[in-house]
Amino acid sequence: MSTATHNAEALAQKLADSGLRSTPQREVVYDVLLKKRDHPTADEVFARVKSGLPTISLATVYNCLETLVQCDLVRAVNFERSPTRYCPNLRPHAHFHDEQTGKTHDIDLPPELLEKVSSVLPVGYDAKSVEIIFRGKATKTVASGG
Amino acid sequence: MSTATHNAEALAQKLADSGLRSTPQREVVYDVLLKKRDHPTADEVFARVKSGLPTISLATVYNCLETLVQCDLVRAVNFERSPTRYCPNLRPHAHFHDEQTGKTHDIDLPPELLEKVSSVLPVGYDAKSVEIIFRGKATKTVASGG
DNA sequence: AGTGATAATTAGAACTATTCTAAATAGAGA
DNA sequence: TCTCTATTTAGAATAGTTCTAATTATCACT
Repeated sequence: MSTATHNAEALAQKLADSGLRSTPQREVVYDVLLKKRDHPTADEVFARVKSGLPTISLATVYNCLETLVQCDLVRAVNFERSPTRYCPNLRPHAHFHDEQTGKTHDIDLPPELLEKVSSVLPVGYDAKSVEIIFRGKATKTVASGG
Repeated sequence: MSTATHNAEALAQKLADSGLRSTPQREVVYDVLLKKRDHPTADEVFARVKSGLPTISLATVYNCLETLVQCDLVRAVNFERSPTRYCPNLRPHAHFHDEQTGKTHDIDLPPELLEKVSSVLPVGYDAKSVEIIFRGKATKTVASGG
């Protein structure tokens, strides 16, 4: 079984869990995110997806991305008011936003850290998610893309 | 000395440090932020400021808010793609975004936590700031505003 | 295979927060 | 007072995203 097939089946399963259908558009959008994990914007996803599916529309790309976010297969990431970026990394991680290059790097988090952070919440605050964003500059970093 | 005067002088000082002038618009915008710390949007600040300075323009409100952010007197806060909110709290704190009410709460952070969080960064990542955002629901919370 | 109901996609218009532009005003220093 | 620059202003422009209405695809059932 190819990786793409594997992804497609995992995707189909997750979609079905939410009562949604698997479609070529959703599959290709998801594949694009998995293939190059550089936190692309919707426009960038649109450009990449077109090579496999030339007739897809930008609206559909937005729809698919939103769907993937709903299914918890993808995280939407926002820095200030710049375009939303999409991240298929499901492990607990923070984002490091390099202000010089504009690139975003995933920073894996030790399992206990999010717990520790959440423990600062006073009684009465029930957090469903915690997001950690670093801003600064990354020097001589290797691979992992932006 | 009144509180407003005190704020105005602190503001004038901070502005001067950046080579900027103190103006009625900047003072009133800053006062509005200090007076009701409910993380207002630019539009909301605009509405509040108008009662003291009826001829101020929205562009000026944006300009003043940007200036205050540059001077490190105010933090700009973004949740997803909703309008930027402004926060004059200078202590180290996280934001809790209540998804039911849309309100934002400041969560004070113990001094060592940001350090601990930053320590997860691999060599080569130089963070200038760390932002922590919680999302969820806040039950029966008192005071402190939205 | 055919049919009806529903889901998904599409193109383009619309929306909204924000920034830009160019002109007017204000304030500091000579 | 004069001049220089900073600031403010109204309105136009921009950009990312969402909405609308029509089309197309897919499913369940026959």
